Amino acid sequence: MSRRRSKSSSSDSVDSAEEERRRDIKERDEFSKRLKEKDDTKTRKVVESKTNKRAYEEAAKRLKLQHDARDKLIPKLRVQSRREYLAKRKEDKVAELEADIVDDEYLFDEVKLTKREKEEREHKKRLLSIAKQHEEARELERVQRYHMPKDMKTGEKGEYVEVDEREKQPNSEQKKWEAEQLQSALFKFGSRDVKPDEYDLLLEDEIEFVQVLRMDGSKDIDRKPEVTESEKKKMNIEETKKSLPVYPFRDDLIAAIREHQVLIIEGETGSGKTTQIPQYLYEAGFTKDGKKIGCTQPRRVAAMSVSARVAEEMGVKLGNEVGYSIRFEDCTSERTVLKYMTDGTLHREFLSEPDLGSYSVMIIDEAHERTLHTDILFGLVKDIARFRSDLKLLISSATLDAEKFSEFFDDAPIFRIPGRRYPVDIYYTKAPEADYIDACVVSILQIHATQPLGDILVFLTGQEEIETCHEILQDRVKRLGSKLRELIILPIYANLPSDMQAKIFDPTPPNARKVVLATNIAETSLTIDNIIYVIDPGFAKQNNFNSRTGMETLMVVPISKASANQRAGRAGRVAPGKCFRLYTAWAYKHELEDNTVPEIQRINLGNAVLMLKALGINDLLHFDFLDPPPHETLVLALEQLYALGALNHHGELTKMGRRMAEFPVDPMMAKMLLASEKYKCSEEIVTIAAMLSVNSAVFYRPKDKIIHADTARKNFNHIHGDHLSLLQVYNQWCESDYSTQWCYENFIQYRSMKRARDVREQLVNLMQRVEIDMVSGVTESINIRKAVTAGYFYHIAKLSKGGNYKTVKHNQTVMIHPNSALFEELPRWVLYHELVFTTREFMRQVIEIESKWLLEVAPHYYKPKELEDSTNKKMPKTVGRAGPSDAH
DNA sequence: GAGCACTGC
Repeated sequence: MSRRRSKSSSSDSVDSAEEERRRDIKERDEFSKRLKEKDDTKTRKVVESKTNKRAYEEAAKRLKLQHDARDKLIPKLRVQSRREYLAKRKEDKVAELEADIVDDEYLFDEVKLTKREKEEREHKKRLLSIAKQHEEARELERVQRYHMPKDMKTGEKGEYVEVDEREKQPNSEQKKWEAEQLQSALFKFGSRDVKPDEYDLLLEDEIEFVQVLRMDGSKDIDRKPEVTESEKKKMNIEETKKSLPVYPFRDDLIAAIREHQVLIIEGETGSGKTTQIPQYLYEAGFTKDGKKIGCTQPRRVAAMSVSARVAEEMGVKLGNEVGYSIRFEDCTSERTVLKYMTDGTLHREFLSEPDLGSYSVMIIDEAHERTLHTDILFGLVKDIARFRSDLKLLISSATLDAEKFSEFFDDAPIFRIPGRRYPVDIYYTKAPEADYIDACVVSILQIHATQPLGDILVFLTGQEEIETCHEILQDRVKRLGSKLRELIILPIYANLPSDMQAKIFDPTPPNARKVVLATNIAETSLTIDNIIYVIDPGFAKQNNFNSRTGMETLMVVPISKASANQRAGRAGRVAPGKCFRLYTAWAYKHELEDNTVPEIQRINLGNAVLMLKALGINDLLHFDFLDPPPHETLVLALEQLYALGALNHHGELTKMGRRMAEFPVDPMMAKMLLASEKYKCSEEIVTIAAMLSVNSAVFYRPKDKIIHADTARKNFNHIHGDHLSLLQVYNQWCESDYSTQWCYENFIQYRSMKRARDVREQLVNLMQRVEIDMVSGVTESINIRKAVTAGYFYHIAKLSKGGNYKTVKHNQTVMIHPNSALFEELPRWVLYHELVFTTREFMRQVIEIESKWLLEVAPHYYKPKELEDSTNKKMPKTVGRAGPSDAH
């Protein structure tokens, strides 16, 4: 390990430091060579390992339709108190936002802000003003509720009519005001107290929508579609292929690809581009020289299902000529010529094959989604194309973005392929809705009462909102009794157990209507058939990383226009549809951004930067990004890598850094894994790393058994902190022989544990790959905690006089998360896994450490003086330890 | 005393 003494000033030590650097670089290159040799000798066979099987089953579960009996839905629970809670939370959020802006302006007013920071502040201000408008609107609650016209029809192909234009008609304001007054007067006398079986209940609460535009489909709905569903089933594969919109373009497309090295393909969903283009290329001989055609997808399920379809069309066994490669599962062989993979997998492949030498064509599909991986791939493939003139690049995207991609790839030509979609009518509300949950419920009932059969999809921001909406809706439906047809309410979000997720795919019984309450998962990740109506409140939860404080925030923000249109498009997959937006046309036009901020500008880039360094890209600040990440985020990542010893003082990758890059984890975690050998606890640390990777989704808290769940959780609490609690959970699950029953009894999410097991297996393999021995045998937790500290010495907080914690690096006030085992302990020094801002600044996953360890594991980073304890007294609050900890 | 959108390696 190379450690530079900061005091070295004599020429002797300068020389020896220089010598050490050269030696390290030499060792690093030898190490890389060994890795390469390992890769070359490894023969890839089509085998289904145990891990593969588990991963496959999990994914298959999601794909398959399940026909379990429908459970009776969540019991009605404290509806009123929850709504009050939500209202309060909203108020709190607004107050916080306000305080945030004041703080920001106070703290950084003198500082020269970057353009981005200014934008961020402006953005916050705008959010605040929107929130306040909503608050004001709420005071007039019910006032702006109108009636949905009974005869609301699809309407003609509409020109764009501004709502405010309509309001300019004579007396419209006056009439509106009168109508509102009348409404509110009616309400006061009104039917809140009316018996449930009054049909008026429905009408009283209605929202008026205005249709402003129609999103054109590409299907001619007046004529009968050329191919009906039942006819389709009868068609053989060849005929189906010929019926796809991409088919007539086959020859032109091949010619264009031959002529240009980079081609942007603009094609809507349903054009068949993902399945057909690789086959065309194969038939045209692009794989004749022993090279492959690669195609990346942002999602695992897509890579699997598309490759399965293509294998079927080509009449080959999946994994032979056609295969896929995703994490935990490589289903390819030496015969594979068409390879589908996730974008992250290709990103990883760059480490062992930086020139993509085995590919003749690389297709980056769904580029408009702008995932972190595709964004980095853009820069990498653009670079490769310069010296590999035989490599063809296809960038495939939905509409709108194609020009931007073309520009980035030196004005590459754009090839347009039509899609197959039905038109969707877009409706807006006339006035902003204060409480969009309530507005959703009202809209659902309106649609149910007045519109022809067809399923409804509602976009909400999270589990909590979905549960609230579900309860309110169910309650209302119950009160309406048999006045209406059956309404089947189904929630869907990523953390919902898979068997409950599968229910959304059950066919709707005749004469009933299904309403699916979904998070953003339904925007791209899964497709539900027979959706005719979409309700879009216009919000989503978004993660943001602040590199100034190293903190993540998850907050509800307005969606972008692109996202709104994606949501609307979900209504037009099987028939002409309707989308009800719970915001005004004016808000759509003036308040929504055109595009969602790409991921690369919103997240911590530690791992991505290390990876690029490992690929030999030294000048990251000038890397060719389609949209560059904030300068500060890159600087922070580089700083951390230097502190972790992954980069030397020349900014070059060290041997340590080269090893760290092999792990698909954050650099701090990679460092922790590597340090574990020294502290004789690699088995334990690998488990901890795997458990930390499954994103705090280990403990399950069903609403009706919160007390039991919390008691169960406390039984795992370890006296020295959460990392060790997680270790206990995993080890006990292991002892139960990976039992589902055990998980159920202990309120542990089985799916998360299964995932942790997969991750662990992968990490163990990688440890061997980077030549680290798996050692174990520590009896107490000190060594384990020291190993964690060796990776996370950046994340230290110290208890200050007021009973608050301050981070050592930023002197920022933070708290231990109430779910932590150390919540009531308050040790003097703690190490945290992550800092998140929800309602306050919280440290999540915390362990107790001793300050002297910091000098041991990071002497280059800490000075003894910083770590002196001025008071040696214990803090007064350590009266008793919470719960039966220290079980092991 | 909180309350974790969604992917991916």
